[in-house]
Amino acid sequence: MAPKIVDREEKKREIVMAAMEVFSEKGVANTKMIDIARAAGIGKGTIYEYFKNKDDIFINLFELHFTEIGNAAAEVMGRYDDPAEILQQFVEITVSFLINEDHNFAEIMLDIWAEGIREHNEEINRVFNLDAVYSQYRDVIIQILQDGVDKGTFCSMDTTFTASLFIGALDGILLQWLMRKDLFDSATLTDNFMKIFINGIKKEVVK
Amino acid sequence: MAPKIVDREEKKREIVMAAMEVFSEKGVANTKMIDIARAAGIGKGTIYEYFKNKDDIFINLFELHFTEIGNAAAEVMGRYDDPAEILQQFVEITVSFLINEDHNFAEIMLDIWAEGIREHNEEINRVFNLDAVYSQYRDVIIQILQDGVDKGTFCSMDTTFTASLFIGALDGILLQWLMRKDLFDSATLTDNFMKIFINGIKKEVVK
Amino acid sequence: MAPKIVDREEKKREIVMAAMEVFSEKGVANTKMIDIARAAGIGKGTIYEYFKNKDDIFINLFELHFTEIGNAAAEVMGRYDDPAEILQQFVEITVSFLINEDHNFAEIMLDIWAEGIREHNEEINRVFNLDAVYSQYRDVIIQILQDGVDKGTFCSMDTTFTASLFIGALDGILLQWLMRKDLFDSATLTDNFMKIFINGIKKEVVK
Amino acid sequence: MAPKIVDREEKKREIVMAAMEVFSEKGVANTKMIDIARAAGIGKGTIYEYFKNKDDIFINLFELHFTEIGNAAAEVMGRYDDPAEILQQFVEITVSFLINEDHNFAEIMLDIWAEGIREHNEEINRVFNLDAVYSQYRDVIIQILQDGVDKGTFCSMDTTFTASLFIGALDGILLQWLMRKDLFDSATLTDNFMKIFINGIKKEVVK
DNA sequence: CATGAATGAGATTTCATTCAT
DNA sequence: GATGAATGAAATCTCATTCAT
Repeated sequence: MAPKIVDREEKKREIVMAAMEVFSEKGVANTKMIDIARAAGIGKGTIYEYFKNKDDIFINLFELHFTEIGNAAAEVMGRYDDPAEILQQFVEITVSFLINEDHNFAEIMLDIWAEGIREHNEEINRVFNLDAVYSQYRDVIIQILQDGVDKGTFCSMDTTFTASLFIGALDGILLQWLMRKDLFDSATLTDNFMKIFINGIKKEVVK
Repeated sequence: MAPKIVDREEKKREIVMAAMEVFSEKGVANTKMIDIARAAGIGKGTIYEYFKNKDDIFINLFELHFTEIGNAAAEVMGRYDDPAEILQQFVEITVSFLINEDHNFAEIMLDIWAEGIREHNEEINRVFNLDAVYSQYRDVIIQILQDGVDKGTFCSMDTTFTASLFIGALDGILLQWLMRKDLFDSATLTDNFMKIFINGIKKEVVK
Repeated sequence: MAPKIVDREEKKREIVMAAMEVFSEKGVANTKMIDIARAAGIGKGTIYEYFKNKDDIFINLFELHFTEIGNAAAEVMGRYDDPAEILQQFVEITVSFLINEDHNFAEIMLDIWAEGIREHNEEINRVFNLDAVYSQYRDVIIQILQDGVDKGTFCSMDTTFTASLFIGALDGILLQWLMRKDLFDSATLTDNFMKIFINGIKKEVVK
Repeated sequence: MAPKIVDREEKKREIVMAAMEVFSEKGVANTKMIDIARAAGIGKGTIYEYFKNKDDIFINLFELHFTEIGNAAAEVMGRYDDPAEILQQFVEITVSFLINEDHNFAEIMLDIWAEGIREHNEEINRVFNLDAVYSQYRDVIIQILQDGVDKGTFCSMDTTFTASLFIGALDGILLQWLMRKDLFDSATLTDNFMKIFINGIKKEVVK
């Protein structure tokens, strides 16, 4: 009995991954159920055995991804002390997720954002809550920044704005990379991003 | 002999503006032709007198906006000398366009980006070319940065990456603002953005 | 005042001719009012100054043509005595009308026939009555054939069927010619058609 | 595992037959997809599972019919020796097909012809090629006529024209019959048609 | 009179979802 | 469970006709 449940979850995951593939290529709005079914190598009707509808797949994709990246971030960030180093870790994890490990996901981030800023029905808003996700991130970053300010590493600042800028800038540079993958590689991205950002907020030492 | 005289370009503009209103509220994919017709206060069929289909409206919206913002940027930026000041102008123009003057457009940027990173048919790619738009911006920024480096204001850097970061970060923070308009206002955005960015790339003076 | 009326009739004729041009190229069903307007070099609305609707144009075209060919036939056929010669004249007039003088009309005969065999509303049936036109022709041919039988030129026959065959065969060979105009010319058509038909019905002389 | 098994070809045939029914009543141009759906007893959307659009149905109807009549003709005509007898068989098969067995098809012939003489796009011209069909028929008839000439049964003639006349006259008399089914029956049609035509081309015996 | 911009009724077409097998 | 044929609601799109200028 137990293995049955594992199979079911595994199959859902397979379908979500297939959906992600198609979403990334055509965009969420232009993806038809038949496209997902074909990509998953299953029948159209079978999808409805595992998901209520297309929105449901999208929400699952959303949850799956942010759970994973959230877990990874929580785990890794806990291991460091220096605020600048923690931010660096955050950047590396994000970049690694979007560029290296989960290539297709990067391409649908925009669809997620686009959906995220609009009003939906109760059902979707409850689960698919981009604002909540970013609030969480922002709160973590705010704490790190405050820690840095307290420790005298960072200059005094509007931590809420700076946290938003950190997150926004990271997303934004990834967006640029999506459009022109040839302009720079992921190492350049991480290194230069951190250099400029940390430089921008660090306490100037008066000599 | 003389039938009603209509300024076709003006009418097209009216329809595009009405479309923008609806796009910003529902998203491009969820907007129906009838929604646009109602918003424009015209009949369903009338839209087809001016546009081939929804894509055509979208492309016109794209062109209209980037022509305007491009013109505004070119005009204002020509008036300054100091690289840091020019960047500041660029930020202010962009922020002012997206937040103050052209409120609805900001909400559609995500749809534009989302479409922009995907492959389309020849026809669409020729006109709706996000990559080309950003290339143009990037080249302008690269020159400004290089100018600053040459003048000793900015530290030596990978100007291509830094330009991409500048543009990406600006878009990214605007994105954050779209989701949570209460977290900071446009003045805070411009000031702090510039402070951190300029600080991040300026030549450190050894004393 | 009087010249006004002449102008009006002349303009109607112009529109009908323009319509015929387009009908022959695209088929009646696939012709749009705008096509006719463009072909006539007038505005779309102007057509409605002269015709109630598209059907009305079609009916006028029908009447115009069959009045003309009917007049021509009546006039010329009255000048001959010999039944075979009269039939020959009938063929020549028809061929000349469809092939030489009124080229476009031949191409829409099929649309006329196609419409002619179907039920329509009262209005159309009253004016656009293909059956009546053919009945008229048939009655004329029947009389000619009967005359020939009486005179001993033609063998005894079912004159109703033979008249139908004469008309049908003439239409049919013209149809073949429409599809392949290179296979034979109008002189060959007339000569051979008459030779075979007259041969087919003439009284065999026992020697 | 195994969903409903449907013979796609059989279903396509059913839809084509239903379409034929409606076409014959209203004409191809005046037939709506919903009419065909209702006639076939299926949903509007189901048609699109089997056909791309109305043209596609029309083309399939064309192919289906001419394949059938072609096969029937080839089969039966192979069984006779005497040229006059073979022509008689050809007439009987055609008449039987159009009048007796495939009643509805006769009514659509005009739409087929009307479309057949016009230019279409490559795609349609390739499949829906009336000219090719008639060329085939004509070549067969030419051979039969030549055979008769060689054997001394038929007089010397322009076989290409005569073949066209044979086919055209047969179509033409059927057209007449379509308009006035009361004027003669199919037996009269076949007998008299052959009598007159054969008489018209046979070698005159000098006594 | 002449016009063509505007219209909406009605056609075509798409596609998420259902459900019999 | 798995399937894909069937569906019709809802979208797109067309075009004959009207009517203000």
